[in-house]
Amino acid sequence: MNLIERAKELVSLTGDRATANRVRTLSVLLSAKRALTHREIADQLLDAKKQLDRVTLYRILEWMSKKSLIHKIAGDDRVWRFRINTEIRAHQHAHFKCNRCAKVICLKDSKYNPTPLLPVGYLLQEIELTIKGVCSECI
Amino acid sequence: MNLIERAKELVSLTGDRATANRVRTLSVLLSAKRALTHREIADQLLDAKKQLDRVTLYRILEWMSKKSLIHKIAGDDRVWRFRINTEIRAHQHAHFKCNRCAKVICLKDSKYNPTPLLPVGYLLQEIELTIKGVCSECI
DNA sequence: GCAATTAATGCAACACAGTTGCACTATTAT
DNA sequence: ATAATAGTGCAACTGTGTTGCATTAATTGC
Repeated sequence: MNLIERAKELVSLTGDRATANRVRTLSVLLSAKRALTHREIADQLLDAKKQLDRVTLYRILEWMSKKSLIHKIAGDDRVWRFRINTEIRAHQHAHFKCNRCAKVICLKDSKYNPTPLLPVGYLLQEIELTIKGVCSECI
Repeated sequence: MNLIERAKELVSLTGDRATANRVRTLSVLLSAKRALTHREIADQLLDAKKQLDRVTLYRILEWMSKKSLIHKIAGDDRVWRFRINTEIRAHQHAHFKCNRCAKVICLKDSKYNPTPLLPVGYLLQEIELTIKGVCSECI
């Protein structure tokens, strides 16, 4: 089963329409080894026969986040990055951000077991751990 | 010793000029109980006799970050937040971000002792831990 | 003190990610 | 086939943050 077929299946599983744009976008993220910006995704979609509008891409990415196909990562360059959700990675957010090239990768196996001290009356919903440094390519 | 005097002293310690704008800005952050956005800081400076330009405020905040008087926190709403640096908080970044009102507070005593699994060849520089949830006022 | 240098400020214009409204098109349901 | 619904494209907009440059204020060296 190739990438496009797998993407198509994943999109279909949401119950919503499996449009070509959604499938193409998801297949890009499926093959990405790191979190991509909207820009980077758009660039990879450039070679396709029909160019898709940047707003449409924003909406597709937002839709995919809502459907938990992908997740967003907030960088400190004010740019969202998007990453495919795999079973392993889901809900265990640990990311590495390169201070030189700004690339973001997902760290699996980051065993952060928290119980951090929240003030009384506070509700914990999510823990986001970002390790910053320099990746091997930029060192 | 009042707030303004303390702010003035801290600014002077950097070796650079202790202008009224810098002192005023720092005193706002000194009395803040949470991380503030550029907007929020500007609002608090409104009542002063002479209004300062937003660009100037951006530059003051950038300068203060460089001088380690304050630190920046990247929110996922694409907005920087600024927080005073105290000895305790320096270099131990753990923040709580409310998912409703978007306020950010600094969590002290968050004993995260990491050694997270970075890929080989990666250099670790900083660990940023953000706990998301709902603060007591928004619950 | 007074000029010369240096740093800080204000203004205008810009960059860029992300959003909203609305018309248009394609898809699904009846 | 027609009506209802969902997705797309375009244009215009929002808001944060930045850059360039002229102006003003503060230091420095006489």
